[in-house]
Amino acid sequence: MPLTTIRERSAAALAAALQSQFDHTDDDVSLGIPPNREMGDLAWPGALPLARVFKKSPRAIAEILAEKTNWPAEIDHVEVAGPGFLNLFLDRGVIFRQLLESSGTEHGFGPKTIVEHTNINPNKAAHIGHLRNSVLGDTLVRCRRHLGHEVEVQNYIDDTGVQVADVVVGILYLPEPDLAAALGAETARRDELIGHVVMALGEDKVPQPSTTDFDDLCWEIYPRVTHLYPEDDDFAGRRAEVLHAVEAGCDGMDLDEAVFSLQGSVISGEIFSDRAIARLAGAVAESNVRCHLATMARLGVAYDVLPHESDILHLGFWARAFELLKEAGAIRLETDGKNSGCWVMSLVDSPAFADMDDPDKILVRSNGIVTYTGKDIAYQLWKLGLLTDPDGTLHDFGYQSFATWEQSAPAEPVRYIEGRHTLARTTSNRAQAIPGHAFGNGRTVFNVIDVRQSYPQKVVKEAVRILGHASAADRSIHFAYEMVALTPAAIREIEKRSGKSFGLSDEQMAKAYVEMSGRKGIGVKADEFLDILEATAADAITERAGEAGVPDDLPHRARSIAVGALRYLMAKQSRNRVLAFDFEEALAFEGDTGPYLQYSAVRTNKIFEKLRARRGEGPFERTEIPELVDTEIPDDLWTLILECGRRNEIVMQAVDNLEFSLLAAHVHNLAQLFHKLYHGHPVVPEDDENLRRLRRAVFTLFADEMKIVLEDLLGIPVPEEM
RNA sequence: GCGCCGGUGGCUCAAUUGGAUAGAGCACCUGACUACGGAUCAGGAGGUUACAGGUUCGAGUCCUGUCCGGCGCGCCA
Repeated sequence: MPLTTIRERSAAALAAALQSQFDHTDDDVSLGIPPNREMGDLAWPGALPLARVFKKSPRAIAEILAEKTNWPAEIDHVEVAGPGFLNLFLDRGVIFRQLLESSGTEHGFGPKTIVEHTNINPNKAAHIGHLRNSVLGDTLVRCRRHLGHEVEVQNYIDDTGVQVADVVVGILYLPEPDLAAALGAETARRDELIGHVVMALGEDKVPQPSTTDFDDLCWEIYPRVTHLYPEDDDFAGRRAEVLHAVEAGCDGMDLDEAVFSLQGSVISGEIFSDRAIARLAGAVAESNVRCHLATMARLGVAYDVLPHESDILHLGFWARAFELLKEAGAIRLETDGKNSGCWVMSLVDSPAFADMDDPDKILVRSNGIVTYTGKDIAYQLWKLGLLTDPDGTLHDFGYQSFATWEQSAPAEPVRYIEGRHTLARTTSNRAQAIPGHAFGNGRTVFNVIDVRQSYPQKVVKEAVRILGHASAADRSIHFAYEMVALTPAAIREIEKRSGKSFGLSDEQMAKAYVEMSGRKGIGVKADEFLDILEATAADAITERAGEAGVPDDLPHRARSIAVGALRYLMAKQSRNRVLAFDFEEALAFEGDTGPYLQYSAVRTNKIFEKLRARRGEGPFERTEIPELVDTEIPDDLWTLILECGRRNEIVMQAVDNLEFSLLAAHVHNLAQLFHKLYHGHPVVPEDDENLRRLRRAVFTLFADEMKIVLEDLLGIPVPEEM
């Protein structure tokens, strides 16, 4: 983009003038943007702090620099303003032509970045908290790809944890009436209920998203299980049994065989086979994963690889990491004290943990079982390409294709059909591979996980450092964001919709927000909310269509608006602020919302449509640039033009700070500038050919820019009409 | 107790990371084209940026302290 380079060149010229005029070296000269367009296009406040150094007034310093600096050709003139700001004015015609010339994106490929996001426990439906994770993660992926990085997207599947086990406990041991109620089944015979569950698992593919999928059944089962644990010791004991069976694995057992075995055990009263339990758990996890993929596909979110925890266990990732940690002297076996019998990593020398009471982190329990953090260290080392075997090769997974997918446009839904993109999953057989695909071994790794995971994330990062990989530790980045909670109004709304009560106290309902909890079943399911959004959008479209009637492509338009509203809502809020979810706010389509942005782009489509019909002219073509005569570009048009040129600067800033509210604010500003111009600068009725051409050119630039920022970067579709 | 994050008009949020007059949206009030769609626009009202000190040409932003709210600090995952 020309603007970034003009800024850099101007700054360099200024630094050179500082050197020649004042013998002053400053290698951090940078230009800002004045608060007001009349003040100029770029500004340098640097004369103010130099006043004392040079014993001259800041204005005098700025005057000299304005005069003596060898400004780039694109700078039209320079002014000194206020207490000593140096304001630069660009040559509008030159910049405008450069922007019209430049193509949208520039791709070169830098070192591989890994972004891990979504990571939903595969034991229940996704809720809106997970959407924040996926939207932020996916936006990061899009922005880094836009900046020319190769990005690999990982969605980690915790398929062997207690949470999956809990659902299996529910299926096998919940009292039959409870289970029947959770499943909404007629029968109360467990063998038939198991059959019911297996039917709901679905076929071996990513389903069409709905609110009656397998993950929705689990959403009902899971809270009933956790609710019963404290009340029934026998039942609670089943958890350890199931977990144990899951860890032992199913040894390749067929699902039908497992179901037959489980049902047989119910009828005969025998105990369940461990292998059958493990097989069922695997099927539960995988079915949930497919449901989650379907949910995220609605938002245009896709992945490259699904690393499975079971494969990390079976392929000895931890065992290898354990050896590396021992070799490096990073961990020690405690022989006495409260951690006796545990392998611990001492963090006492790490500044990040300086003021902790107990700076030791247990990685292996006294019973010999690795902790979650231990596994995570092994996984992180693999992601960074640092999990090496003794012979120097990388310790790796086996891989196979999980699905293939297609996307008709950058912000359209992902379709899991025969497609040219492959979604891989890890396997426990290292001999398996997908030709042409390699995973892991990234230079920079982003872990998108909410802020509550900060402590374990810090431990993982520190382990990488202690192993002697300081720079890799610096490139292990925890992309932390605050949780999504529910306003009391939202809680009441869900209770009303579902006819259930969460039984929250008056005290809890008096707070600003209530934390969601899959364990308690408190939450707004992602698919359910997307359905509500789409229905609301469809109503709005129908209402506005009036006599024209319902358009043929209503579902597509409604989906676009729903996705736009949701993704913008998630992107615009700064990440370290709790998102207190409120239906009324989330369903708003006017004001500072996604649809407002989309509408600005739709309006440009309409202009060009009418223009073609009445005057035979379409969007501005690059070949017309020579015909743009040197008419004065008025301030308001110029402001929009200039903002259109700031994309890369904003994207870089957003990526550096992991703060997409900056990008959201920028695109909102663009749309707002356009909407204001829209009324004062008509195109179709304008008879002055030069003026019309200028406006066509500006609005074409704007439309192209919106398409890139909304669709490519934010994943917000731009519909033809709405 | 220790640590991290937040506190900005009635409400929800921004603020180019130390720059010029603290900006948007919602809600409220007054208005707008028989020109490209009113999911829009023009205008009005609404602020001691929680509080108290400090740093400097300049502080919502940095430092110290206080108050309020949230989260984290497991041989859980």
